[in-house]
Amino acid sequence: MFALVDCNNFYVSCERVFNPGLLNKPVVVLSNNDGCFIARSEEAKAIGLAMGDPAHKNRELLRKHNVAVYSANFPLYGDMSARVMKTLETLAPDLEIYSIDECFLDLSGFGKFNLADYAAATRKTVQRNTGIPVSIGIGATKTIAKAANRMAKKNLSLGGVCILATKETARDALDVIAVEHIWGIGSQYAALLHKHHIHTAREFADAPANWVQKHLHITGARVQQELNGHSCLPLELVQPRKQSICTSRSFGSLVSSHEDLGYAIAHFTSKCAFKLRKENSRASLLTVFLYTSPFAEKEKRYRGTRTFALPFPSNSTIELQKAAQLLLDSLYRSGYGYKKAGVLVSGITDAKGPAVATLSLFDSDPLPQNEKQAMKLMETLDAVNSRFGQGTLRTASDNISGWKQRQEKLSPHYTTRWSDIIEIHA
DNA sequence: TCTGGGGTCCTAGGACCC
DNA sequence: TCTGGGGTCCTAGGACCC
Repeated sequence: MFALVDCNNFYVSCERVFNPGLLNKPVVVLSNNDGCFIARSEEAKAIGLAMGDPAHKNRELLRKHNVAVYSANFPLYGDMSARVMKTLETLAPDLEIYSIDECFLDLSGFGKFNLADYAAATRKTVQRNTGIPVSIGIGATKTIAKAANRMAKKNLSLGGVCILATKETARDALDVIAVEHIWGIGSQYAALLHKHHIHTAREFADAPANWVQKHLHITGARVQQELNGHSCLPLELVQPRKQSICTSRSFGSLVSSHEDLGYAIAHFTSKCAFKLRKENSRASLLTVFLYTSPFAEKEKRYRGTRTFALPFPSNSTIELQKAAQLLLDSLYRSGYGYKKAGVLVSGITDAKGPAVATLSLFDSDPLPQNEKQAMKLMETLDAVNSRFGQGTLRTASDNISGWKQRQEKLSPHYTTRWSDIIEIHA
């Protein structure tokens, strides 16, 4: 048995914790650059503001309904997420943090308890400890728990909890769930299924398995198995090492100069290097990409992507920045207004083992001479930034002045920045 | 004017090996 | 006329998730 705990309208709920005046009012949170809606309160959904829709196309609705609009404040949401997960850890023996606002709990052996009481108590505890409202779905597989969670959210009379513990209750529930709302069925597969007259989760569960395997491949076949109560997706207790780490941003306004792009790329690279070090990982491949806006006129578009194989896997900001600048030099075309750029590191290995050369046949071990020194330098850099704030100590090439993002409606960093808290009280 | 960011898995096809 | 069987690795592209 699995439970899925999902925070309601998570980013909006985070803003409401620190600003209770937002309760019962329409509230939205925007993506980076204040672009699209990425979270909406129930009141905002009722007005017709759609997930992922650009804010600038909805200005009239926002104004007419006096909607509270916030720029994304990810440090705040990340911190609130950690608080929710920490509370859940005290309530279940094993759990898998699935996303910033979702967590699977292992409820095997909970059969002798009253699941409804347990779920209700869990909701209450999370709300009391963190201020975040959650919904809970319970089922025999992760996919059924997901479906149950959806029903708990949609059907207000359920009080935020839906339990599909038996085969019969699960099958009845599948009758009222459309295929496009099943976890693992996206828009493409949903369109295909509708074309073949499969409209409900129940019809999908009952479809011929070989047809599903053929058209939706192994991942779709697993979804079907799961809907039928056969668990194929176990709880992932340890987070596997990431296979790739990416830092990319759209720019608030177009960036054209090689110099400014260089600053941005250096900044993204240092973020990637930091994430690698935090995971105790090293990367052997580094990719840089530059895009013009996909909404620009055809002749003004350019997309450049290029990958560099490092001689040794590394997590040193300095080593990675050197490679990134070489890539930028080869990718850069003058005369374009760039909208987005990014850095991706891959070929990731454990930082604790010896650094084995990526390409060279002979000089695999020992490490390059300055490696030890570089590691020490990075340790110091991380220590300084951890104490005084990210970006306090950085390379000269890492500079955000030329390509700022738009963040016009940013709430204070209530939980992660002293100066913001002092400001509120003053 | 203004359209996010960060991931994973799977398949197909082309290259190679014996 | 007739042309094997069993693999690996890499990349690009497409699907999905939040």
